[in-house]
Amino acid sequence: MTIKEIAKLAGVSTATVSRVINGDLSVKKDTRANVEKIIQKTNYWPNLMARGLVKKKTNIFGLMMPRFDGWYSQRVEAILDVCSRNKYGVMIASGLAKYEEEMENLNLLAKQRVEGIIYSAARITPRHREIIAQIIERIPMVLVDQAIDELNVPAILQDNYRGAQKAMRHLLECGHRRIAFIAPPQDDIEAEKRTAAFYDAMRAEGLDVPEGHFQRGDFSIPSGSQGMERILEGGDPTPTAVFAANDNMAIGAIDCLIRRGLRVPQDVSVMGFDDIAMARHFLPALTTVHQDQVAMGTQAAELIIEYKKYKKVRLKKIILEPELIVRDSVQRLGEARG
Amino acid sequence: MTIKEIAKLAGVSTATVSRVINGDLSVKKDTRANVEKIIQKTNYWPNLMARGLVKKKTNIFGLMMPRFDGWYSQRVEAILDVCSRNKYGVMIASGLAKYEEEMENLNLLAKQRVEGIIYSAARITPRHREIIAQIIERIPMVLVDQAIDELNVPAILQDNYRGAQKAMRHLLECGHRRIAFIAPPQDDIEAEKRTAAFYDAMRAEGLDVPEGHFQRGDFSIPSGSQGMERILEGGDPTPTAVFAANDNMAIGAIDCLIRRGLRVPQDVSVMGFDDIAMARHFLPALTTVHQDQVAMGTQAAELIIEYKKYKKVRLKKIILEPELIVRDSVQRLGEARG
DNA sequence: AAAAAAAATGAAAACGATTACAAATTCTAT
DNA sequence: ATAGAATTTGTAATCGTTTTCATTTTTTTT
Repeated sequence: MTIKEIAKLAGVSTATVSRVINGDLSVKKDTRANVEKIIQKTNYWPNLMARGLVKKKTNIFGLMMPRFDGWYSQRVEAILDVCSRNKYGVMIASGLAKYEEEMENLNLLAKQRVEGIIYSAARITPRHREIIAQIIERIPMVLVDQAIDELNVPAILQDNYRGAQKAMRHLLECGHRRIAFIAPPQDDIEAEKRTAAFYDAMRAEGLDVPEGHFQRGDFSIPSGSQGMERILEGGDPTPTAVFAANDNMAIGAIDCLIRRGLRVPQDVSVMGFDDIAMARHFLPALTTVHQDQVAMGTQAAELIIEYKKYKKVRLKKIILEPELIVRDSVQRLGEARG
Repeated sequence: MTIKEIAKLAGVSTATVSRVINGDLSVKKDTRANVEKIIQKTNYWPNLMARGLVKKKTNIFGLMMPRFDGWYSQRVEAILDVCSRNKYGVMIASGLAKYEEEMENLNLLAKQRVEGIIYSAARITPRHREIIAQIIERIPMVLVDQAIDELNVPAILQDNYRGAQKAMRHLLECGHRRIAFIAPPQDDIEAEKRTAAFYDAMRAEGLDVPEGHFQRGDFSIPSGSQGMERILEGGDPTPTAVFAANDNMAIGAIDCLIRRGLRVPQDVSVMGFDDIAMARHFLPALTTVHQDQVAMGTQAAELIIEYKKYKKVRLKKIILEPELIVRDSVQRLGEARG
């Protein structure tokens, strides 16, 4: 079924059919009705490639994610929702492990002529910057989770500093003074703000952090275990609380503590960050900092649609405020419940 | 940059440029070299819509998932991997809650002229069957997780009966005789085979299942808790083991047991199904049945690519064998370790 | 060196829509 | 009834490729 056949069946020109399809109001009422009836009957749907060719539109956005796991699922669905409501398809690519591949996949998206790219980035290296700079010359992009200030690309972030600050405030309010930190990977500039908040909070209380109480992790569960291991083995006094830079590492830390016969939270409190879906179901249920994934996804999609519509965007940086979620893995110091 | 401009720069016709791009070997060596140099220099990439229009190919597959959460993440990435290696883009849609929307989104994919659809289905209703029947007249499809025997659509499944059988065998071998079952939703025909395996195994041992020891769930964590609650409240003797039809419900069940002061696995053993990523990190680490998501994704993608290539497919039903994973949540009856 | 065969190239017609612009039709006001 | 305006419709060019077929160029054979 092509527009030509519809035109023939309706006894009009293709131009008229096209007008009907596109809701042009200069078509007489009964002509329109007739054409619509035939479109209905034949189950015709315009060829989007032909249309795209002349309109120079693919009606597809590209979505680049580090991976498509549970952590991003609500974000992906929010994006999907906004896009399809605006008649955009969503084509995906994933970053996988190595960023060589990530950049290759990003280029692939660009070559597919997507009209815009929503890019959730785990980290931004100089090589990333270079390739992104090239791409945004041709294709609008919005970054999520990271920002590149020297490039003019809008970004959706959460306030990592504020979030970690809230976490630390809670730990301190619960009376903890010996607090260890399992840190994010150093090259994640955004997450590294959690580190800053940790140190600032400790300093503000006049508390010293022994070297062994600061361990790097890579956001994975095993790295949380290892970090905890080293904290305990380092020869420093055992902390009363541990702040992990994300929930996975908090889970790893708890795993390690329990294996060594320590109780959480009675012996050691553990604070997470992210509020992954499992956090509330873990035992003990994780006290953590919540990120609004739906908001991030929705805003990212709306931002790029807004850009397509008006060729510019109101805000180039949207920073969302994370929220402290108090559950069971952090306990007031010295309390003996549980 | 269009093919015309390249042609002009190279001093040849667009036909020749097109031949170079498509690796046609009837182009003289130096002509080819020259054209390629210019393509390189100008960073030209052919317009895929124009190409698609004449070749009648979009080079895009549609991927329909119930949702994009952790459970499907490896499958999605495997699909993505195979597709991009074969120069296909992947456009996504999700089923969300209501299947009205699911079907609408499926139709949307079809209208976007994807060349094939990989459809991971949570359940198949008559309405699904109807719409799928329509779609496969025009677009090849492969189903994952479910099959529709009366329609000629290839499917990738795991052997749910065998998987549940393995789980039951393990429970029985551990000496359990009072085994309760938290069942899948009734309309999931595939998962319901786990129910069959449960009853068959019990019957084979001459064991009776009191009514209260069989509770329906909906695969969610809370429904697992509720099911467990009803099993304990039903007035029947407390089971020594519980088999949950998926890991989420197993986690819910454990949650419930612990809240009521029962220890897992010392007082009650819990068997899951799926082996979600968190299963190994949960406390106690979940004994469960593993599904190979990577294999499912890879095979699904390869199947549809094979179909595109040869217009037919070797196998129309691929059934993968799940594997029992023994961890800590199931214990030999009467053992007192832990 | 000419004829025949093979190889390389180009001209032009698709593919299926949209959209200026022109042409035809209908309506309004005299 | 008719000029002029307003409304509808159609013609044909266009988007950027690929591909058939004809033509030109090169190579081989005699």
